[in-house]
Amino acid sequence: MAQAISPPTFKPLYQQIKMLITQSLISGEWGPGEAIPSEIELAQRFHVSQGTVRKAISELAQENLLVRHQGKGTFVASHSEERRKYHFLRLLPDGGGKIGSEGELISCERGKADADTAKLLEVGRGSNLFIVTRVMRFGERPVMYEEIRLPAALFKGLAAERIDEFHCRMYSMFESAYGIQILQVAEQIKAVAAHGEPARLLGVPEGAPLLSIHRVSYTYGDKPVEVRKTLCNTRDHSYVNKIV
Amino acid sequence: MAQAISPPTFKPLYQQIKMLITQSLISGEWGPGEAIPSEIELAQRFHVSQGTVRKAISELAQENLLVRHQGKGTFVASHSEERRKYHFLRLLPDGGGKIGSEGELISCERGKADADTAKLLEVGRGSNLFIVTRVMRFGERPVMYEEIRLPAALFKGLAAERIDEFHCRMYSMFESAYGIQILQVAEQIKAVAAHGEPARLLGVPEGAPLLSIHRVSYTYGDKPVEVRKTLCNTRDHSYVNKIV
DNA sequence: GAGTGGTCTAGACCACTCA
DNA sequence: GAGTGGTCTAGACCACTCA
Repeated sequence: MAQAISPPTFKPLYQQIKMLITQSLISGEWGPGEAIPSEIELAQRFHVSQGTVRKAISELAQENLLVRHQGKGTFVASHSEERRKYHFLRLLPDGGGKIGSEGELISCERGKADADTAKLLEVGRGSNLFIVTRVMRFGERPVMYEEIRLPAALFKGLAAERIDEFHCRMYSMFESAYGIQILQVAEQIKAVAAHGEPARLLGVPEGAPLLSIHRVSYTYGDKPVEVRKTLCNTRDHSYVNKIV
Repeated sequence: MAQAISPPTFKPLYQQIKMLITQSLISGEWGPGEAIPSEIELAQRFHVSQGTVRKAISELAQENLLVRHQGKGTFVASHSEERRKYHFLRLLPDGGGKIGSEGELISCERGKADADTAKLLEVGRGSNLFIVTRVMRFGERPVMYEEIRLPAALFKGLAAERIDEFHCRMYSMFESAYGIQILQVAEQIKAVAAHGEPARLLGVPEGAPLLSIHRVSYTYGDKPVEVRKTLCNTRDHSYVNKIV
C-alpha cells in the first residue's frame, strides 16, 4: 500500500483507501449510526499516514456516507439522523414552517417490471417488483400521491404491515429492515394534468395542474434500488432547489 | 496572521485566507477567466504555509468561485467557460441530446419593485427595476417564457440592444458588462395552469399545465441580484435534479 | 527544465467530548 | 485526562503544462 503503481494505472493512495472503507461499509463491518475506527487506527490498518486517511474520510463525509463529529469520532450515516430524515424531500410548505408529514398506505402489491422500469432498475424485464401506493398529507390536506416500485429480490418478504408501520420514514425502514442505504436520488420534474384515481385521492378536479416527479434512488456504487413516481398538489407547497 | 485569537472568536486561519481571497475577487483584483497568483506566492503574501492557502483555495473552488487546473494554475470562474455555460439551466430535452437554446426578446422595460420583489432583491419598495421578458426556444418550439427583474442601480444603462445581443447568455453578459458574477440560484417550483400572454407565446391552450419556476440569483456574499419567473412547457422537456 | 497544482508524510498543537 | 477529529507547518516527491 505504501507505493502506487505509475503510468497508466495511477490512482492516489487516498482514493484506494476510500474504496477500502466503502467496501467495509457495503459489507456491513460497521452499521448505520455506529462509529468507525479512529483515523489513527485506520492509518495503522492501511499502513498510510493519518493525513491520507483523513482525506479519504473527508470525501466520504462529503458524499454523505460518513458523518464526522469533532471530539467524538466518525460515524456511518443513517437515515434516522435528524439532518438526514427529510433530506430527499424537496416539497416544502410555502409559508415556511415545519414539514411534519404523515401518510396513508393505499396498497402494496406484487407486479412485474415493464421495459422502462426494468431499464431504470437494471433488472430483467418482467422481474418481480413490489408496488407501493400511498398518499402523503402535510397538515390536513393530501399533497402527494406516490407509486413506489421496488425490486422484490432486494426487499424479500416486504409486507403491507411493515410498509404501513414505517411508511412515513421509508428510507429508514430500507436501512434497518433490508440493509439498503439510499445515498442519491435523480429526479425528473414536469407539470401534468390531474386525472383519475390520483386526482380523486388528492381532491383536485380533472385537468388541474400537478407536479410530476420521477425519481430513481441509488445505493452504494450507484446501484438503482427504487423507482418512484410522485404527483404533487403545489397549491400551498413548492419544490425547492438550490443550485450552486 | 501567524496566530489566531482564541476563546470566543476562534476562526481557522484558512477561513481568514478564504475571506481575503474573496475580497480580492470582489474588488476585481483578478478578473473572470484570469489566473490568480500561485499557491506559493499567496502563502508568502499572507505569511502562512502553502497547505493553508491550498485549503482555502480548495473550498473556493468547490463553491465555484475558482477553478483549479493542475500544471497551469488557479483561475477566477467565468460564465464563458463551457462547463459553466448551462450550469443553472436544469430544463433538458427528454430524449437526451444537446440543449442549444436560442431565444427572442419580447420587451425590456423600466418598472418599480413591488413588495415581494423588493424583499427578495433586498432593495426599497418602489426601487427602479429593469423588467426583461423573453421566450426561449429549444429547437423549433418555444419552451420557456421568462420575466426577469433586475435592480436598475446594479445594471445602469441596460439597453434592449445589449439584452438582445446577449440574451441567450445572460449571465455571461452580467459578468462582462456589469461585473456581476452569478454564483448561486434558489428556485421554487410549482405546477400552474397556463393563461393569457405566456400561454399564447408558448403555443399552449388556456389551462394547460405549465411548470412555474421562481428564481432568485445571488452573487458574492449571498447578495441577491436577479428575480426570474419562468413558465415552461414540459411536454418534451423535464427539469432534472440530482440530490446527494 | 521551470512552474503549476496534487499527493503524502510526520509531527505539533488545538477544540471538543466524555468520564 | 484521555481520546477524538480539526488546523497548521515544512518538506519531499509526483503529474501535468508549456515553452
